[in-house]
This record gives sequence, C-alpha cells and structure tokens, in this order.
Amino acid sequence: MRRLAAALDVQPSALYWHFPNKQTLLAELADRIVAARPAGWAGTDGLDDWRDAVRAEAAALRDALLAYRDGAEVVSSTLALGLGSPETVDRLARAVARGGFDAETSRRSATALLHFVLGHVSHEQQRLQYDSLGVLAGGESSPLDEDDPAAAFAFGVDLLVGGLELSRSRR
Amino acid sequence: MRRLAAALDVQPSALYWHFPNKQTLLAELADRIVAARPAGWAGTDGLDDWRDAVRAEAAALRDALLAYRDGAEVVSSTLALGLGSPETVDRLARAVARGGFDAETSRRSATALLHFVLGHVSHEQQRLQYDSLGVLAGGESSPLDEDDPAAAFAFGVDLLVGGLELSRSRR
DNA sequence: ACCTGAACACCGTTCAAGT
DNA sequence: ACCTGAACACCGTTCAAGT
Repeated sequence: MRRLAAALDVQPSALYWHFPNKQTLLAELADRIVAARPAGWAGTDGLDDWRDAVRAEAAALRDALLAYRDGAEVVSSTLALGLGSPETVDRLARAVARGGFDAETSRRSATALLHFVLGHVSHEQQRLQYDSLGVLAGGESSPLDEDDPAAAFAFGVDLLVGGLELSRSRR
Repeated sequence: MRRLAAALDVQPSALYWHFPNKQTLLAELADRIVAARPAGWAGTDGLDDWRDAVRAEAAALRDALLAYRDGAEVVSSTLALGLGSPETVDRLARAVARGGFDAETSRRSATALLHFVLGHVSHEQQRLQYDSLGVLAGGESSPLDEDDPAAAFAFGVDLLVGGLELSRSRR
C-alpha cells in the first residue's frame, strides 16, 4: 500500500478512501489479471474437441497469471476470500462440459484443474521471485523444479483431462 | 518470530542465534509437518494396487498438512525455496512407480499430484483462517468451495490417477 | 555458548483535519 | 469529494554488549 501510494504521489492513507482494505484492492487486481487472457481466447470457441478446449483454457489461465508478479497468489487469495468474480472457474467448467459431462462433474473438475493451475504457477512464481532476490544463492533447486515448466504444466493438465476421458469411457 | 520468542520467554533476537532467518526456521517446521503422516502410513506398503497406494499417500499428505495451521503454505514455500527434504515428492513418485511407470513419468506425476494437493489444501486452510478471523462476515462463499472438502480432494486425486491409468492402457 | 537491549527499516490501517 | 499528517500497533533482522 505504501509503495503503491508513493507511485501515485499520494499518502498511503489516501488509498483508504477508495478501498476499504488491501484485500479488496487485490481482488480488483485479481479480476483484471484473469480477465486479460493473452492467447487462445478467440480460438477456444472454435475448437471442436473438448479436450483441446480444456487445455487451451488452462494454458491461457497460466499465461494470464504469469503476466503479473505474484499473479497466482493474488488470484488464489482472492478466490479463497470469496471476493472476485466466479468467471475463472465457470469458463473452465464450460470447457469441460463440452465433453458431455454433467454440471456437477464439470464444476468439480474445473475446481481440481484450478487448484492444480494455482499450485503449479504459484510455485513457478515463487521461484522466479526468490532467485531474482538472490535468495537461492547456493544454486539449490527444488525437487519440484522442471527444466521446462510449460511442459510440466501441460503434463499435469493432460493427466486431469485423461482422468475425465477415462471416467467417460466407463459410463 | 516475535510471537514465537514470547512463547519461549526470550527476546526475538535470541532466535537468530539458532536460525539464520525465518524461512530456514519454517523449513525445519515443514520437514516435521510432512514427516508426521498421521494415518495410512504402515498400511501403504501393504497395498497391492498402485492406485490405492497413490490415493493413500495423497490423503495422508493432506491430513498432515491440515494438522497444522498454514501447513500447506509453509510446506509449499519451503519447497519453492529448495529447502527441506525431497522426501515428500519421492514418496509420491514411489507410489506411482508401482504401477510400472518409468522414473521420469513417476516424478512428473508426483509433481503434478503435489501441486494439486498444495493448491487444494492451501485453499482449504486460507478459508479456515479467514472465517476464524471473521473476515467472511457476509457469508460470501468462494466458487471453489465444496460442502465436502475431503470428497472434492479425492475427486481430484482420482482424476490424476485416472489419467495415469489411461496413459498406461495406451502403451 | 547463548541471550539481552536497543535500534533500523519496514508494514497495514485509522482518523481528525484540511481543501 | 478527496487527500494530508500524524499516529497506532505491528513486522523481520542486526549487532554490540552482556554472562
């Protein structure tokens, strides 16, 4: 809040006329972060395979989160507080629903997908911030690190999509 | 740090003789949190089905994280910093490997599982803390909320396990 | 070897007062 | 309507000095 105020050339207390507190301000940010999906947006509606639609939605969400420092943390704390719009989970659920799954299954799958996405990108961004701060001096690497984060992300999404596929073939 | 020091009846600065900083102290905590798996420990080795082994490992990890306030956040920040032991991801990978998957697939799957677990439990615990603080006064609920968190967790794990199963049947 | 005391450089938030 | 000034109640961390 103090740094934002300085950037706006006002006193920190000025912010509290516009927002009741920091979390409410962050919720506004979170909505804009997820609303600005950089790629795959227009293409998503044209995909005839529901699996590709889910993959595209997940990838676009990752890109949107990565575009802002601490994007994943801001979005996930906002989600946890019940602030922010339900659009993110709704869009994922709609992509899943194209596979012919019922509303409940779609919503649960979207939730699982979102938890994976937020967990994955959170980790990615924490690492980015830590070594930009030079905290990881010893060159120590997390057991969760991948040389190709995008591929590791896609692997996880594919696993979840595969699970849905299997559950469908069993009906 | 200040509250911990007070609980130990020492000055905050005394802690810095024992630990270089807060994160190192939290890393020690994180190792103990995941080392203390409450249930399913002994039983895990006796399970002949790799899918049950993975499910049991994931459930035990969730229980361990839930047993401490902010457990998921402490563990995930420690993992991101490359501190703490790689035991958590190793044990998940070993459970997956019982399905006959190669080492690389097992490790990647374990990573995806762990990201899901941390994402899910993080959300659970943030909610717990928020409404114990009375922040969620309006009764607002997150679009990620489930009436049965354990079932939602199991659903996500099953999706990931199912994805692995499908990839195996395709070989 | 282990801890205290005092300080440094921060936080988010409140609230009377200004314009 | 919008902002300042000053304060409150916090943080993690450092470091000389004590025992």
